[in-house]
Amino acid sequence: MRNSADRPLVVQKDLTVLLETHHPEAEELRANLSRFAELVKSPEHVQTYRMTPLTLWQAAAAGMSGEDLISWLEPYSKFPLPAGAAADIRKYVGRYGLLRLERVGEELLLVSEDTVVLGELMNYAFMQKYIVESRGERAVQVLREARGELKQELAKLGYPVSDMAGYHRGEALAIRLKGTTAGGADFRLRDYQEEAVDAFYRGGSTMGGSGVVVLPCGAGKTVIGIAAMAKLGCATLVLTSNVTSVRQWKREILDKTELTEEQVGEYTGETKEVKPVTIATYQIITHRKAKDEPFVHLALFNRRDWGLIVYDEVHLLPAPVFRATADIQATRRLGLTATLIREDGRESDVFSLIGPKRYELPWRKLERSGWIATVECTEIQVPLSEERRAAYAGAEARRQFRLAGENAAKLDITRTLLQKHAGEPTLIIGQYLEQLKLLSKLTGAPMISGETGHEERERLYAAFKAGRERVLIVSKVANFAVDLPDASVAIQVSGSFGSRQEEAQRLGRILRPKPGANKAYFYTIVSKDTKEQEFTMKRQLFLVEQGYSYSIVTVGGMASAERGGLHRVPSSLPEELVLT
DNA sequence: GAGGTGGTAA
DNA sequence: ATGCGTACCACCTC
Repeated sequence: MRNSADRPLVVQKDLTVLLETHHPEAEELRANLSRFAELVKSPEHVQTYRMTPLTLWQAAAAGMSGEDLISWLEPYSKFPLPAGAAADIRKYVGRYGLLRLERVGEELLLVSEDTVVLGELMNYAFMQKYIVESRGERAVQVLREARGELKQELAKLGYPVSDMAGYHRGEALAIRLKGTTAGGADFRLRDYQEEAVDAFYRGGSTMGGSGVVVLPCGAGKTVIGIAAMAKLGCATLVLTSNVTSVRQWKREILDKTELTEEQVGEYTGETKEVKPVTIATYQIITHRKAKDEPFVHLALFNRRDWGLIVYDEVHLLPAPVFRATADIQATRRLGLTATLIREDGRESDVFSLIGPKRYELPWRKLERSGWIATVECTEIQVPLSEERRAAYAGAEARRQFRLAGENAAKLDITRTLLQKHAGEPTLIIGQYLEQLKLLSKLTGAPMISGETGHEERERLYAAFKAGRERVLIVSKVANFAVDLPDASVAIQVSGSFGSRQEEAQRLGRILRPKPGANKAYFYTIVSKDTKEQEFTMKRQLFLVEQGYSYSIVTVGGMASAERGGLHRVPSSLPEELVLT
């Protein structure tokens, strides 16, 4: 038994967990912690994780018990677990599964072994509109059409419902994967893809067929969606974020399955086909003539007897699609995403309406098996010039962020980095068009923004892929463009506030496996001692939670540190960056 | 093909 | 614990 000084965790009463990052077992502990807690702070030596009701429900849905968590935390904790904390962990984990939805014949029942809780819930005013009639102490019949709404409401109240009411099969459709038949193309599911589909199909401790699969960029989420369709063998509606992605889904489906053009349809602004497999954008579903008018294309959900709905980029799911999804709870639902993060407080709706997280593949694990590149992340802190510092001090908070973002000193650093990585395909990614235009002028590299037409984009992508253009400067289009070619170096010159989503997305741009050492470089240039620096820390939390670490280099000084710091990739950043 | 509307990030 | 202008996309109408 290690003595308490060697133990790297402190569990606090408010369900936060502190992890000492220098502990030899820190990396392993982080991997486990991130299964039931989220990272909220990561300064140099100690990381703060937080268990929330939702992160604990996710753990419960994955089959962990409160006792499992407590007995895992205890031996690593410096101090005995505060009594309140242990009780809360048991309470929240135990909440999941306390209420179940079950179907008996045509009836939908809300069931609980805990008669006290069920009794209390029955007294809530909002419950009255869902109740058909009481079925003794342990069950109550509820309206079938309220299945989604009821789960949403109860989750908000702190009682997540385990939905065992099953699904309808939908219109049958034989979908055969190529490569599984003689003479097919050479295509096989990777092990983790198979596991993900399986986890979705079976479910954790609860009924499968609905839920979320979380996979890093480049791990083949589309393939998992396709394999899920094939496994269920039914008409499928795929919802995704933009038209390019619709095309990509269609291409992949035709490429990986034996479905024909006649069976796969696009439902977008241009083309409105409803075929056994239909791919649509979120936008078209949420479209309406005017604010107070109804959604024009909402009926797509009922245009066919879908047996499966795939929600690509499920973290982007817009409010009206939540509403529509609440009404189709008997249809199987698969959510796909790289980062299950929403900061608009609707995570619990994703949990209730799409389903619990069924499978998550940690990014670094995929890195170890070589499916994605190893990335060296460096944060370069650049001071503001004296003039800019003065303007900054006098500016309103809002203006300050932009002044820091557009810090002219970043231009020099960018040029230095381009020299350092001469010859390597490089993306420069930023937030402000003016800043990017200037960079384009200074470096001669072409720039792509929302204004750039599709033809021009494709021409530039092709030139970049062929190596005729070595550097591309991209605006926020990089957050959406699914066809942006992969690079081995990314330089982030500015970004939007504290978006963890965006940081992950941008890192994702250099993850495709590289020939040779399979290595990529991610730089983020930040104005020192500004608002931007704070937001940068927030941005990095998701990736640090995934086990990435950033070497911090200060330009003009020599200070160097490490954020994340659980695994150390020595920074290969040269001294020549010290530009003073 | 441009311009208007509405929706997204967080 | 964070922001309410900035950038972008898709749809529809003309």
